[in-house]
Amino acid sequence: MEKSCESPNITSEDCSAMLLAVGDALYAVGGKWKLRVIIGLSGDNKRFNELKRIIPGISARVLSNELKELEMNGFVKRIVYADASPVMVEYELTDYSSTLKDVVRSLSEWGTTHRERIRQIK
Amino acid sequence: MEKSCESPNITSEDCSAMLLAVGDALYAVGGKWKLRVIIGLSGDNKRFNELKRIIPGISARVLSNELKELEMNGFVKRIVYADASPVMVEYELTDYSSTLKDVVRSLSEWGTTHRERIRQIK
DNA sequence: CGGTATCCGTTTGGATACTG
DNA sequence: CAGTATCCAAACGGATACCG
Repeated sequence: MEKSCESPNITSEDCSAMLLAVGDALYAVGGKWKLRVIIGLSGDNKRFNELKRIIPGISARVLSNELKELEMNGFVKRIVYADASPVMVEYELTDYSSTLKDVVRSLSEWGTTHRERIRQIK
Repeated sequence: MEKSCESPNITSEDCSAMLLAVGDALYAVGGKWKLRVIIGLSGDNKRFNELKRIIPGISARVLSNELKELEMNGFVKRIVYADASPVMVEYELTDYSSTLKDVVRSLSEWGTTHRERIRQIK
């Protein structure tokens, strides 16, 4: 189980297993927006328009769809404060979302280094 | 620099920085196929049709396009053995690709656990 | 505020056939 | 073998308007 691509040789079984696992991961949180929405919600709960402001470039339609899917798949919880007027809605990350911590961290770190690299090349 | 989402409070600056970094990362290696192609090439060099067989569901057209982009961005090197007949072509990961090791590992690990979770729920 | 509905251009990518 | 060309359907997603 300690294969991490640093061994010089990866068997084709390892490769297939990784392709399967990464496929599953991308199916759940792949795409342009899912991880960004989760990042946007990290720290504290956010309201719809607040979240929309935080995530650059996302439209209401897309954000709405992403939130629905993320909720269906157990990454996000929708909280309605019915006593407020007009009704206030907050979105909260579930505990399950925090299992993505390492994914987000590694991607974020890589992105930072990659950005620096691109800057140097140009 | 040691923010990793496990501290209870993430400032909005941290959040914006992460969104930027992850945005850069997704721009380079996001999408359905890029990481899969890189995984397919890990271990050892592969030829075109070999790679196509390894990556489930990818078509020749898509693989061809992905390889071109990955080459342009420095993740993959195309090696032509002109002395063979017909000409033999191999694809090889560059050193830069190995900077993605942690991204691939975390995504693969998460995918594995996630798959297990889905299985239980269903 | 928290969305939804509609319209429509762009991108993605599968199928199939074909080439040197 | 290593792709390319063409066609086409589906998905993605921006703009705008609108609703309770």
